[in-house]
Amino acid sequence: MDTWYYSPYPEPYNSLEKLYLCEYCLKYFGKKKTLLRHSAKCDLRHPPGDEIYRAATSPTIAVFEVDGKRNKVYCQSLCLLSKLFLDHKTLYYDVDPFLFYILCERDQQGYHIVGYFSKEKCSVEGYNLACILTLPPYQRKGYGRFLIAFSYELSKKECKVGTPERPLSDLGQVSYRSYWQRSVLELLYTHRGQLSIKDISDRTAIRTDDIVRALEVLNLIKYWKGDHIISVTQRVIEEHLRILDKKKVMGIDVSRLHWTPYVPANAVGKK
DNA sequence: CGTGGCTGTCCTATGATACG
DNA sequence: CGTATCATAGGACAGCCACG
Repeated sequence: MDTWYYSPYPEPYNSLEKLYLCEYCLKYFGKKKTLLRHSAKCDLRHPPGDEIYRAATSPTIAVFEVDGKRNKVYCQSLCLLSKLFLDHKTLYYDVDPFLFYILCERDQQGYHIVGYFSKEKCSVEGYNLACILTLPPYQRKGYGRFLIAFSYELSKKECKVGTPERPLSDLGQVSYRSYWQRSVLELLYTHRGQLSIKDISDRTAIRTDDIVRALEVLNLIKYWKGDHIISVTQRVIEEHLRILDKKKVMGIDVSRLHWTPYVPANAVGKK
């Protein structure tokens, strides 16, 4: 796989022309033969951590939650790998305060990593996503959108609104904007436009200013005495959705998501 | 003759254990 | 519960052989 950006792999790996990664544990090697020997011994067939989501139908995808503290090496390797494809990522080694959500395709051999996003365990800024990546061979198939949708499903379970950490990459920018637009439009459609910005935020876990931005782009918003007013007819919503519906999206079956929000270690055991 | 696969030895990073 | 110490698994590397 060709890479896009520099990534600070430790010496001597950062000067090598080609790296060989174990697709399951993400360890990196300088030589093919070393990887081969490793593969013979490495019996990991899925990311370390808990499988919190498994799709019932094709594509057979699953999501694992990996704790940056409990699986430090894996998460560091993942960060280094993702830096190869992300321009201004800064996190590589200090993975303790983060959780990583790994999206996989499942087959007879095991779980193959497709992409991931990371999330702060405790974000004071209200971020529900720190870093997101779909690996190049899997891009443009709706996986990025799935990851974004997944991050909002987690926020809904936490009963919090969330937003991605800035700055967003170009790819992230596009994906998020389209996600916000579609989510808002679909919700307005099913409720015949009778919703306030706050109502939409409560139902989607999308932050209000992100909703406003999406509505602005769609030209569905007006200002009245300093307030935002949604101004739309059912026909206009249908028109927008008709354009969006040409693209198929991978839905999330919430009943197959088994997840409880992270509890900080110092809160465990207290009653 | 060069490449790929296998083996043995050295060394380092990792995880277990104990302790403050 | 966090940090220090220690044993050890497993990776690096070199050397060897088989094969085309």
